[in-house]
Amino acid sequence: MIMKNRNERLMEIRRLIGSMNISSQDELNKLLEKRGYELTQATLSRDLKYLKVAKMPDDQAGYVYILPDKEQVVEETELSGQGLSGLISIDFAQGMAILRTLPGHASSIAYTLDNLDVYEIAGTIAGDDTILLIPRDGVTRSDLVNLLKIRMPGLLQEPAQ
Amino acid sequence: MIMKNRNERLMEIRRLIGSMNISSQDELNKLLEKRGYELTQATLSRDLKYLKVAKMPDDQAGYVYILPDKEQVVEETELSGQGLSGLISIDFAQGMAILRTLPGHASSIAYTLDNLDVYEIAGTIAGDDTILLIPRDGVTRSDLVNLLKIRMPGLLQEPAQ
DNA sequence: GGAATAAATGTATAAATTTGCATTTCGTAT
DNA sequence: ATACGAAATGCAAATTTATACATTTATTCC
Repeated sequence: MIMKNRNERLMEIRRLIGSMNISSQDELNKLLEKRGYELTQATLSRDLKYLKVAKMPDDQAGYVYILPDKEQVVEETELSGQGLSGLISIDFAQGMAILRTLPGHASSIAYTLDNLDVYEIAGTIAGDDTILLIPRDGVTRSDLVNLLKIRMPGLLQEPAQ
Repeated sequence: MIMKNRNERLMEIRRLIGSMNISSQDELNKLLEKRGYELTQATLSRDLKYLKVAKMPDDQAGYVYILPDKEQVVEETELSGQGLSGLISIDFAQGMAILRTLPGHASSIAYTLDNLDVYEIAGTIAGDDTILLIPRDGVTRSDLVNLLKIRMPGLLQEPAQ
C-alpha cells in the first residue's frame, strides 16, 4: 500500500481543521482514513503538536481544534499598513511561487513573509523586485493564495492559472 | 474556611493563564491552592471550558493554556478604525465603570463593547455620552483598563484613581 | 422561613491525549 | 549495495482531561 508522505498528511490535517469542526483525534483520524491516510492516534497527537493545533472549548461542539493564529496577531500589525503594499502578483512554477513586487520591495516583503512564521512557507529568497517562495511539500497554490489573501486583502489579484 | 466565590476564581484563573505558562490542570490547581482556592480537577476542567481556555503546543513548555483571543480578531476589525474613537475616559464607582464619550457616541461604543463578548464585561447601558459598564464579579479596575487599552491603544488615558 | 428549582461542586470513571521505548523507514555517505 | 544515523511511527502505559451521577449550595417564589 502506497503511503502518502508526512507533509501531505500535515497539510491535509490543516485543511480539515481549518474547514470543519473536529472534536477529537479519533474523529480526525477517521477523516484522514477516508482520504487514504493510515496512522495511529499517537502519530496524530504528534502531528497536532507539530502543527501547534490547539483544542478549544466550543459552544456547539464541546471542543474543537483550531489552527494557530499568529496570523491575526502578527499580520494586522506588520502587514496591513505598508508592510506588503508593494506586492504585485503571484505565479507558480516548478512547485514554487514567484512573487512580483515593486522595485526594491522584494526583500522587505520577503522578510515580512518569513516572520509570519506559517507552516506553508518553508522559506523565501528575495532579489530586487522578485521573491522566490518555497512552499512546504503538499502545499497547493490555493493554499498559498488563500494564505496571502488573508494577510493582504485587496492587494492581491488572482494569478493566471 | 471562607470559600472565595466562583467568579473570583474564574478571574484568578484568567490572570494566571494570561501571565504565565501553565501546562496542566493539576499545575494550575496547585497555583490556585496557594492563593486560597480549593477545588478539584473536575471543577477546573469545567472552569476552563467556561472560560474557553485552549491548550496549545508550545516549544518551551510542551503545552500551555491560552486565553481565547476573540480580541485580536474582532477588535482589529471593529474597533481600531472609528469604532471606539469617541471614547474619552473611564472612571470607577460602586464596582462599576463609567465611560465618558463624545456626545452621541455612547450607544454605538456600548454596542461595540458588548460584541467584544469578553468575560470581564457582564453588560452595558448607554445614554448619550455616558456608558455604564457592569463588570463581572471579581474583575478589577486594572483588568478593565488593560482590556480596553488592548483594544484602543493610544485612545485611552489612565483614569484618575 | 421553607419548598422548589437551579447552579456549583465532588466523586468516580470514562474518554482523550501524551509519551517512553522499540521498531521501522528514510536518507546519506561509504 | 550496505551500513549508519536520523526521522517517523507503532505499541502500550502513563498522564491528563472530560463527564455521568450524586450531593451540596445558592436562588427564587410562595
